[in-house]
Amino acid sequence: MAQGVEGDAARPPRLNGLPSNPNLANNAKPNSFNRRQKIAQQRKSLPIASVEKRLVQEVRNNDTLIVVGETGSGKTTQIPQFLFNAGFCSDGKVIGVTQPRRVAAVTVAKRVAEESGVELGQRVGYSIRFDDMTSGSTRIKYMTDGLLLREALLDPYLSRYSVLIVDEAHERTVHTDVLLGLLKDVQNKRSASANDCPNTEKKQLSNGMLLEKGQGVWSSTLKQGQSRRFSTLKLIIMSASLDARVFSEYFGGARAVHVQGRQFPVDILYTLHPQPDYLDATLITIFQIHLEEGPGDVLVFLTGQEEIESVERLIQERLRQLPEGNRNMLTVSIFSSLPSEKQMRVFAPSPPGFRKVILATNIAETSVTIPGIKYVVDPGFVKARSYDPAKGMESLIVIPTSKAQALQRSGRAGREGPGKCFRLYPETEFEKLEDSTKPEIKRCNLSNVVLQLMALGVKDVIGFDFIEKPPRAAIVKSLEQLFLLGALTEDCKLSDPLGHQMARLPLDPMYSKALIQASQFNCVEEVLITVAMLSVESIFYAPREKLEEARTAMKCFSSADGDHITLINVFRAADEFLEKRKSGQSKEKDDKLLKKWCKENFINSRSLRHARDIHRQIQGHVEQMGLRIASCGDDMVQFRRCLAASFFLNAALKQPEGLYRALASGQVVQIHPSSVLFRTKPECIIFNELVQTNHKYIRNITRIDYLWLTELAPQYYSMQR
DNA sequence: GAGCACTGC
Repeated sequence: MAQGVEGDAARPPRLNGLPSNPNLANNAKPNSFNRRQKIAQQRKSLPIASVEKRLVQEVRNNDTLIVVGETGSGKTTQIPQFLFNAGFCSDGKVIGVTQPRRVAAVTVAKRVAEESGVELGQRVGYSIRFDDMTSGSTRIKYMTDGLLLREALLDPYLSRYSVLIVDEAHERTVHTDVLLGLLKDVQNKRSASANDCPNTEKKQLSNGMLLEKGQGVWSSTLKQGQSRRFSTLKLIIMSASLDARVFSEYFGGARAVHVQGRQFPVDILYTLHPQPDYLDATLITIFQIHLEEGPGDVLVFLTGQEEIESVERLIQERLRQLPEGNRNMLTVSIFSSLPSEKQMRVFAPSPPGFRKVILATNIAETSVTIPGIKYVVDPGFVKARSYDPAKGMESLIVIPTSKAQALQRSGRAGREGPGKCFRLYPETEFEKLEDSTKPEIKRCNLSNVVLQLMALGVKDVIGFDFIEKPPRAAIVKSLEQLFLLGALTEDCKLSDPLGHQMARLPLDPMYSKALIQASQFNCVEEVLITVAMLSVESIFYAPREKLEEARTAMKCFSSADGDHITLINVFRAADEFLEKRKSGQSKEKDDKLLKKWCKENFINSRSLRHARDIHRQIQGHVEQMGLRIASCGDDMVQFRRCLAASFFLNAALKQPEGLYRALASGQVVQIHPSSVLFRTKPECIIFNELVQTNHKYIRNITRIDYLWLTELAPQYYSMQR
């Protein structure tokens, strides 16, 4: 039931026993009539179905509405359809729904298209980077939040949308937080314009770009000489967190409603005492479940790959000590850098009589839903990124989870039936946890956020109305960095054209700068490949059991000059391989071929494919900007000089004992073992990443000449010395 | 001698 949430956060009604999931009720392949009937039935059985009228009324009455809905409430699929049926898309307006993840945008759009009985891409569609399934007739559009942010750069009033729904807002990703600030502002401006008297229309007309780029509705109404004002923008913020207060307060006391979810009860068990060694406690718990509990798979949350691999080994060891009859346990792992075919193993049902134990990072908290989980083991830790603006350094540190995160984890045990969650700490410790995870915007490098906001016309980024302000020092550091890159002028405005060009490129500002600057060094082709490869997760894949083979494979691509040229070699080798093999076959066939090539060469095919997509997209931008895609050929000195000119803020000099001193911050760092320069250790280098894990590591490194720095970045290096 | 999770017209 939808209930008003007044002041205090409403506790949701407690979960009660539920009919089994109708999705699973029938495995027979129904004909299309039956299927449609079944879908209609399922829709009707969703908790949200009974409150359709009330919800629509709430949206009519309130410009901003907070919807708190638990897992399984159907809010994401149903509310947009309710609003469409209620006429919120009249005049050709669009209902936009943002998601933090690409897969979610795609799968939900597919589901809603099916429920609506329309072809995907027609009335219901999705749009994510590299994949647009929308058309002129799309009225319900699912998309990633980052994509909507990009859209705002072209259409600052988001004029095609009558309703924007921000889903999963409780996750508080950087994109969500920036979007909330932007939408609040757009909503105010549109409301102001809607209430304006007609003689202020001129002001809007003078914004030529906006009117030209607006969707059909606007141009046609303009031609007819009717209203030239913007309609108000309805905002719906959807969150699974029980506390609607933060969102409600941010939107001026916006009304919050609660929609009941559909989850099975999960028993939460705590330890009596704190566990000094949580890995040991994990191991004991896994075997306790295996030997004492009924059938059902186990999901274990660990902090990273290393931990997962070591727990997996320990389980195997201990399993061998069990009597044969008790060895019916299977372990599988999942973490993001694992190749997808290995990731798929977690979805395979366990063989009859076997219990599957899944060792996962927090990828299994939200991104991946594994069926069959009845038990969750939660040691209570997570590896989190944090950022130190003063040092310009990111670090990955293991910290306790938040209460919200612990709740999310335990929820994974109650998706198909009642479950159990074993928290490996006492209940008193749970009470001491932070309520929610620190929003990402407070712990990351903000250069890109600041650049985007300035491109959106925000003049005072420090004063910007964030839902939670990032540290002032982090914003100042970003402004400083953007100034040093030439994106900002002395009086802190976006420079023309450089700053605007940089903001248009979906790249780290430092990479955008490198790309634009590359034309002066005649190496746009090389830098284009480099920034695409630097923008993805690690390209090389070296499983522990085949480390030697992987190393040999990598040698074929290695350049003595460093990682950047090595990455170019990989990209070009893949390209040449495809050129030779394809002769105009389908994209699927190419993908398959590439995958095979990647496997043989110990390359992560997901990363390489991603890099190729980025390359294609950025190439389009580069052509649009009118840069000539020239190559420096064999003259890699040109290319390295270009890197020096672009990444001068990340230069380092060799110190005794193989260490390096980063020139900008003075920190002592070391070359990451994955670098091709790990053994060579040249005198002077530039790097792209500085991350603290067990040590302070720099990654993606190229050898340069120290004199290039004073020659190519005198504004910085004469100041320094 | 080593890699939490996402995302970008």
